[in-house]
Amino acid sequence: MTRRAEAAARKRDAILQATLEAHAERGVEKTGWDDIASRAGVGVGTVYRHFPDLDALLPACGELTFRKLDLPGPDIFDGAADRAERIARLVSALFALYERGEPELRNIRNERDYHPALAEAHEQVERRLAELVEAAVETQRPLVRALVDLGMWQALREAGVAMPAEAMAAVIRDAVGGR
Amino acid sequence: MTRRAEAAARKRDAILQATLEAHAERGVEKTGWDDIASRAGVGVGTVYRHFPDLDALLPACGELTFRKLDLPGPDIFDGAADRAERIARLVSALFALYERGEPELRNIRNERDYHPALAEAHEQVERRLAELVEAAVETQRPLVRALVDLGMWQALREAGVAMPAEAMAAVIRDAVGGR
DNA sequence: ATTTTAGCGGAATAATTCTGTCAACGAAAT
DNA sequence: ATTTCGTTGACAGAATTATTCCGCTAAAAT
Repeated sequence: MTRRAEAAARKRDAILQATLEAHAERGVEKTGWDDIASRAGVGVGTVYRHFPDLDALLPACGELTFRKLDLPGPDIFDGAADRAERIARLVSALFALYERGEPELRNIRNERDYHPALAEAHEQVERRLAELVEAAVETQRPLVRALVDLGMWQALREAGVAMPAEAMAAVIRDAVGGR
Repeated sequence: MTRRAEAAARKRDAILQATLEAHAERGVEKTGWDDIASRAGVGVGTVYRHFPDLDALLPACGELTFRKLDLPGPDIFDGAADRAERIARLVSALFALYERGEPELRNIRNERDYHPALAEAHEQVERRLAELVEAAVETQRPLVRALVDLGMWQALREAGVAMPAEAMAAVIRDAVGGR
């Protein structure tokens, strides 16, 4: 790789990084090109050179974001002895996910109508969550799905619940368990 | 009241109604004066005559909105035999509230930083919710507060849970109950 | 060494959108 | 008949955002 191409690639990275930062801070829709450029320490023209429009920029962001989110897969249940343990792992994996990617997930959900790239990201996340819930419990799936939703996590956080994962795992165990 | 003043008052109402409609549909921040005027079937100038700026318009909207929301008060617990019944009443009152005022409550929450009127509305709602939760249960209050949050209700709805109020009341009973 | 070229910067321009004003109008009040 | 008042909607002004364009620099090619 030539020296020039390296420099360009570095700028490209800086631009993407700046975009993710802006998105997390002010939302996707309200992030403008100038905003991105100044955060990246780069001219607007450079941003356009690397990403001519949103159809180029947003998918690139999406890729990076998914790498960061690292959505948990069904393997989180590997070796789980019983349902209680699967529930504990489900909640802990998802709450950790929310912890590390709240702004991104919030944007994907709230601005999914803004651009196809966001809509697709949203579907991808939803599909994965449904999978996990299905693998974790045999009954009360919609209820469990709601209890491990991002909205629930946000509510727990806002309410200042201590040890939210443990608390929620207990709640779900009861909900699924008897009755 | 003169005939002219009546007509003016009717227009004022139409404007407020149109504003609430626009807010519910597109959010507060994205609602412009032209938007309001055309929805109300009125000239922009007329909107400005009745409400010179947001500081006049939003509080007027707030009053109407609170009348519509009709926040439940502690009297919902009157005559409740035991904790289980208080929980049932809490959930049913709040979920009914969410049912009739989801867009408004969502806006109050999401756009609370946009204008003091919204910030105040948000605090008012929060205070009332805290009161109700406090009156309903003696332990696990943060957890219960989260479980009856708007975000929880939205998650339940999105997940397609049948009889959400009953389901959530059961969950809360278990969470507060034993252990 | 000289020329060519790729990438860059950012001022300039274009497009859009929103806010707020105003002169003219007509119906109601006097 | 005259005055008053609410209304209208075109319009000016301001702000924000998108997009282009051209000169510049330093790397690459010759």
